Order: sequence, then structure tokens, then C-alpha cells
Amino acid sequence: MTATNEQIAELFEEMGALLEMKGDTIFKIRAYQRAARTIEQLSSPLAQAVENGENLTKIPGVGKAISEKIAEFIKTGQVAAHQKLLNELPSGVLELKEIPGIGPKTAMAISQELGITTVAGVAEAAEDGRLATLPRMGKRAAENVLRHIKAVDSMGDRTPIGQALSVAEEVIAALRAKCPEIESMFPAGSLRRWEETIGDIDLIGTAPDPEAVGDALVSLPMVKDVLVHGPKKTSVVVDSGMQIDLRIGEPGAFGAMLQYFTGSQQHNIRLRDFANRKGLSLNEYGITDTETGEVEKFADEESFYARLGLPLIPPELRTGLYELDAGLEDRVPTLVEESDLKGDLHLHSEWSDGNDPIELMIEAAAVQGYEYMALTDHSAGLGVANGLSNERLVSQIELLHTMQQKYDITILCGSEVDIRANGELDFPDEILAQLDVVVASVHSAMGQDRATMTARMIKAMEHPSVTIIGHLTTRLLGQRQSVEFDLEAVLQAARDTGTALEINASPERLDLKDTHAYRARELGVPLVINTDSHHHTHLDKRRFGVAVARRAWCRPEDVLNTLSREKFLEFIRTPKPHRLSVFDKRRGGTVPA
DNA sequence: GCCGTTTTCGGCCCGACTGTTTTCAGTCG
Repeated sequence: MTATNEQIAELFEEMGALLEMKGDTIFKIRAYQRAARTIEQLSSPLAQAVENGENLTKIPGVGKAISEKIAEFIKTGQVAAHQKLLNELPSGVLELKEIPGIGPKTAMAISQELGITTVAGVAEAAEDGRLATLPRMGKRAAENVLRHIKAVDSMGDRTPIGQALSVAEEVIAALRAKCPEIESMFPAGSLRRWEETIGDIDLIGTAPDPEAVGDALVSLPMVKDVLVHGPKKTSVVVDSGMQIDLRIGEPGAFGAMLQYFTGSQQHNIRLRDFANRKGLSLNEYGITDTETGEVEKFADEESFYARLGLPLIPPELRTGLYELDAGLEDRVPTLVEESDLKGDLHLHSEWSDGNDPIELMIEAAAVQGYEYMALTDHSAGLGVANGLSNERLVSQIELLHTMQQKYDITILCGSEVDIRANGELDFPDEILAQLDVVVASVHSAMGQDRATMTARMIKAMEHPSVTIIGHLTTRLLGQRQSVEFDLEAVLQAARDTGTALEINASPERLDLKDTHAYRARELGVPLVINTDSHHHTHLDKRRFGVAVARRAWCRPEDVLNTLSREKFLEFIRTPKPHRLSVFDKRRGGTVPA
């Protein structure tokens, strides 16, 4: 039994919820919740750390008791304290708490007073009036519960960031049209932190009359339900099923509100705890001196953080994990930006499954200001993608050489070559050797077991012609799970063989994901941000890939395609794995701990 | 249950909104 970090996080999340039901102290509950949030964001597997006998209490929020439970779970597959809680509490009670508006107290009351342990049972009790008889429940409250149960069916869990961003932009446009006095408005929360999936869309802005903006929001035609509508805060559900939370602040004090509303919750909890120790109290309106009661306002986030003795922490780093310590020690890195990218190394044309002619893709890359680009149509193995035969690839190479004369941007000949089930590549070696850039990707036999898949990936990386592994896990956000493989072994092999790993910026993929990229960076693996564009407009999607890299604490020098044309050509022309020296030299020679 | 440049004990982020109350508990983020 090898427990994943996700499973361990789930365990503690559930223990927190069970303790909440039981009515245990709120601080113990929060300790479990905090540990869960932290563990799900760790970049390396706890199972391995336990095996190596590492001290887990170095992880923030993990002390003696929780580290022992982690070890117990990894060794035995369960935790006695967890089982005990499950036995003590009515089964099904956790499910009730999933209903919006029903928390631990109400869930316990429903299960104990009414003997109900299913969501369907709650709906029934809401309709026949039994629910309204509970303490602090009434007719209105029961109606709301019923409404929420019905709404939950049409609402998904979390939405991939690409879709959520579109919804947010749509709502902002509609709101601005309805309410022209809005001065500024943009997404905060997990969208501003560029998380891969978004729960609720948090919108924040400034306007002379905040209440008017809330009133405008609830009156929009796309709004199908109003959850909360008060003078300072409005929450609605729009027709796509997403929840929108709106807060409007005053310009002179906007820094505190932006900071508060960007989160994450864990970041804010840690920041407020830190401030308390300095005799300061934080809220969304400013910073209060607890001695004098004096409130300071801040126009922007930079001055807000500065008042606490911290540099501005980029939103992508605000996870509550390592960023405060980094800020205090002045170790917040200068993160990679879109403008640092000098090329895109994964582009498709109509020769395979792209939509546009080669010329259009080249011109799109030139418009981005790139110094180089690689055309990487699919190999023949992908029949569905109109993959190129040996002959078609050779003629494409010849064509690209003649086209080069028309353009300043350096056109690199490439392929996205399929990694076959046995780890072999889809073109013969002598053809691969003619290419400048080979992106090798898994597109088939995704159900292989962990050991087979790991060996397959490593075999591909050991090939001297493979420059980059494309979309390593092959996941599709919200649609397809990652393939099973030993991440740590594969990342180490990437470093050893001098093979770069792609951060696929396509918002359906985001693959590598943030924590994987974080670990890859730690190991000194060259990372490449590619768009995998199948249309000339898709090159703009690089922002999503840059966000993943930023969440992985990547500086420009951690990303291979920020190299100048000359340095990048030197990199690909140097045999593996010696080409790493080109990358390492720019990084300062050392792999950061 | 975790944690420490005031503390190894005694703290633990902070506020908005709702529905039920007659001053506030519960839920949410």
C-alpha cells in the first residue's frame, strides 16, 4: 500500500470534519484541516519521506501526533483514531455536511433528532416540514436547504481555470455594461492565484456606490440564484453553474481588500497570525494597531505587505506553505514572466491535426516576439491526428528549410513523436537525428501499470534525440486522470539524461502541474513552457503555462525556453546529457535546495 | 493538535450574512 499525498490529505480533512461533528475544540479541528491543506500541496511524496525515515514535523502544521498518523496510514493503510471517529458518529453524517448551508451542527442535529443520514432524506424532511422543527431552523431555512440540494445537482465540483476565466470575463463585461460607474473590476481569489481549478469566482473592484454594484449583479440575466445579498457582499450562481462572490472596496484602502480577497485562506491565516505577534490585526479594511486601536489604510498590496516587513508576495505563491518564511528571509524569487519566453517548442499545423497552415503558425510565433519556434506535428502512430509518415516528415523538413529564408524568427524542425507502449519512438533513429527538437509524448496505452509506464517514459528519455517529454501525465483537467507512474524516478531520469520536461500551457492540460514542476525545478530538470497550439490564436495560452511555472517558484533561468536563440541552439546541439551545462551555467551552477 | 526574537503553556484570523432570535449561533470564505 503506497498512500499518496492526496489520500493522506483526504484522511485528515475527513478527521477534521468528524471532529467538528463531535464538537471537539475548534483548534484541534483547524490543526487537522491545516495539515490536510499543506499535505495536498507538497511537491514530494510523504510515503517516500517516511520510508527514508525523514522527520515530518519539519512540515508546517505537522507535529508529533499528525506525523505518527501519517506513518501509521502509510504502513497499515488506515489510522486507528480515524476508525474510532467513524464508529462513534452516525454513518452518512459527513455526506449531509456537503449540502451548502448545512454545517457540522445542523448535520448532527438532522442525524440525531430526525434519524436521517442521506441527502435525499434531508430533501424529504425539508418538504414535509420535519426539518423546520429543529433548533435554529425554521420555514425559511428549510426552504433554502431544499433549494441548495437541488442546485448542487447542476453545479460541478471545481471548474478548470480556462473555463472559469471566461465566465469571470463574461460577468465582468455584463456588470460593467449594467453599472458604468464601476471604476475597476477584476478577479481575485484562486483565479488571481492561477490555481488549476476554481471553486468560486471572486470578483473585486472599486465604485463610488458599492451597494449599487451588488444590486446590479443580482439583476443580471445570467444570474439564476442569489445566495447572499448584503450591503458589502453579494454571492450569486450564474447559468454556467459557477458561484460568483463580489466585494467592492474604496480606492484609498483597496490594498487590504485585494490582499484579503486574493487569499489563499491558509496564506491569510498565517499572515494574520504573524501580524498578531507584532501587535497588529489584519482585516479587509486595513491594519489595526491592537494597542492604540489606530487603523492604517493602504492603497495597494505592496504597501500593505511592506507595513508587515514583507516584500510583495506574488499571488501565485500565496499558498500558506513556504512564502512567508521566504519573504521574511528576503528569498522571494523573481518569477518568470510571459515576456521572458523566447520561443515556443510545441506547435502543430494542418499537416497533422492543427487548423492552420505552417506560415500562419510561424507568423503567430513571430508576433509573440519569439526568437525561435519549433514546428512539431504528430508522428504516424497517431492515425487519428493525421500523423506524418517518414516521407511526409522528410518533405516537411525540406519545406521548412526553404521557408526559413523568408523569416527572421528561427524555425526549428521538430516532431511530437509518439512514445509507443514499449517505450520506443514512432520514427526511426536516422530520421529523428535530422530534427532540431523532438517532443516525445504518450498518447496510447495509458492504462499501463505503474512500473511499465515508468520504464516506458525513462526509455524514451534515454533516447539521444529526445529533447523534451510532452504533457508528462497526459491528464485532461476534469476529464481524464493522470497515467500511473513513479514521478520521483521519472524526474530524476529527466535530470540524469538531460531531457527537458514540458509545462503544457493548454488550459485543458496544465501538465506538468504546479507541484510536479516544483519538484522538477528542485531536481534541476530543465522546464519548457509550450502551448501545444493547434491554431494560430492558441499561442496566447502561454499565460496559463507561465502561471504553472510561477506557482512552482520558477525564475526565468529555471525555464529552458527563456534562453536566447544562441544559447538555446547551443543547448540542443550539445549531446545529452552534457547539454545540461548550458542550462546549469545560466542557473548559477547549483541546484537550489 | 501545533507552536514559540515576549511564551514549552496558553494562546490559536477575521468579518459578512442569514434566520432565528430579542442578542446571537451557525455557516461561509
